Amino acid sequence: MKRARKSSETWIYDQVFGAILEQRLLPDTKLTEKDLCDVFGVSRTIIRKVLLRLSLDRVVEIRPNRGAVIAAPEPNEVREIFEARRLLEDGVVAEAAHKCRISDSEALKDMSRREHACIRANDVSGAIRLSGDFHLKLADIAGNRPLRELLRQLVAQTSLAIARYVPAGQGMCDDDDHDRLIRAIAEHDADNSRAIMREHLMECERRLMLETPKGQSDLHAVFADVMAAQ
Amino acid sequence: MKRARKSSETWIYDQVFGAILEQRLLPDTKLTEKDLCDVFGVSRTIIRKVLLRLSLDRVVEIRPNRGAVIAAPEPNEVREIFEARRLLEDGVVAEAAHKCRISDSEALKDMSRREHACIRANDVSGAIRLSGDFHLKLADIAGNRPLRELLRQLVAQTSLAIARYVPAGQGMCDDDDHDRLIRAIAEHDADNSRAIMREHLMECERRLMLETPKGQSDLHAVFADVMAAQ
DNA sequence: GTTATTCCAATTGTATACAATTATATAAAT
DNA sequence: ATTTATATAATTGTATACAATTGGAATAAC
Repeated sequence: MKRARKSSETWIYDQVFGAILEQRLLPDTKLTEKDLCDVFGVSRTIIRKVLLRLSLDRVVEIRPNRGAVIAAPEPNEVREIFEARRLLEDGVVAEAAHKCRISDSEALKDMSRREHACIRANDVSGAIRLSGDFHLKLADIAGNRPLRELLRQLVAQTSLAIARYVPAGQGMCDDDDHDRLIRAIAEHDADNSRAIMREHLMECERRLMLETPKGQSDLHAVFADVMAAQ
Repeated sequence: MKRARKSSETWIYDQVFGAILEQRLLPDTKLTEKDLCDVFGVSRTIIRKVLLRLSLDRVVEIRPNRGAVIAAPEPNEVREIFEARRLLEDGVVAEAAHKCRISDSEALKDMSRREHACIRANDVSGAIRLSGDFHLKLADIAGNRPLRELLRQLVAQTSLAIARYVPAGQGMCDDDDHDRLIRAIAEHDADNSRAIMREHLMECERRLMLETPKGQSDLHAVFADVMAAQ
């Protein structure tokens, strides 16, 4: 807790962002400024800066005069998130395949290993965080900062989308997409890497039940048949 | 000045962002909080929020305890900006070619027309702003918010790059890339659109003299020959 | 019993006061 | 004369005070 190396603002930002990534903070959770002040022992000035940054990442929604909540992306937003990821990561993975060094592929293998371990141990938070880190590592290898930064936001938003649209306990898919991707990248096979990445992301999106959001339901839809029977 | 519809914060943000787009604010310009407070008639609270947002857009750099300045992207950053744009806009323009309606292509034509008019009138600010708006309009047609938001940042950063790396008076290139792009998009020819866009961005990057940044020069390089003659 | 209305507590938005840091000008030392 | 040291002014960082807004409870009206 005594990390004076980073500014307290950055540290708190990382804590909240990390909690969102790991789904310890779920969509629609209210983020009262006072509570955060108490938790982290700083003034509202710092907390408000953190909330502003998170809102620009679109993982927190600031409703004027009504406070901040963890974002709950709508189905159409989720589709845009995945569309953006497909486009972005298509290029990222191709570039990564070009530039990948031995140390990079070793790092990727290690991350995949740890991810599988988390899944076997039923550690959802760890697994989802490592999965996100894996994709970000590819952007690191590709070496483009603006793209990496957008991907970082999209990964976090994906975490929120999964939290909202995947039935509990069904989010853990121990596929070998990442491992196949590592192999293709290590062989500098850009085309194959892109194909695997594309299929991986589409499969991930398919798992979402975008028709049935968790939070509040559409009352018209819920009672449509009852009213029709009347 | 009496725009109460938007929050003052958003309005001021737009003003500064716009001034950067139009190169009325040049790289390395100091943004003293007090001065901005006086100019816009608000407290430092608001100004600091604006500066934070601009810094997250990477058009302003906040140096801890040393204040904010307009960003002056380094050559390697500029290369990343254009690399990101090529990847992003390649996908954006293809999607735009798919979805483009008559009203869209008409809007594009109008923007191009006004851009040519600015160039003929030697209105650099107007021309560069309309050129950026043109690219953003394509993202609007493609209809993906995350991608559009990143492009918005990259367009502004491009403006800073041009300000820093293009000799004054040489930045006005009255090519017909945009017009050719409009034709390809209106015909829903995604492949051709991508090719034109790619070439357009590469040509734009080529015009930059990334070897000779304006701001402060490398004194060793400047006086190398004088010292060698000694 | 349900719907409006009023008031109060809680929360957020903005300005400002104070502390910490940096930049500049002046004076002292070599 | 140049450099170093010191004091002072200017600027930024953080906390807090106050104003504005919202949400909810209690009360009143129908």
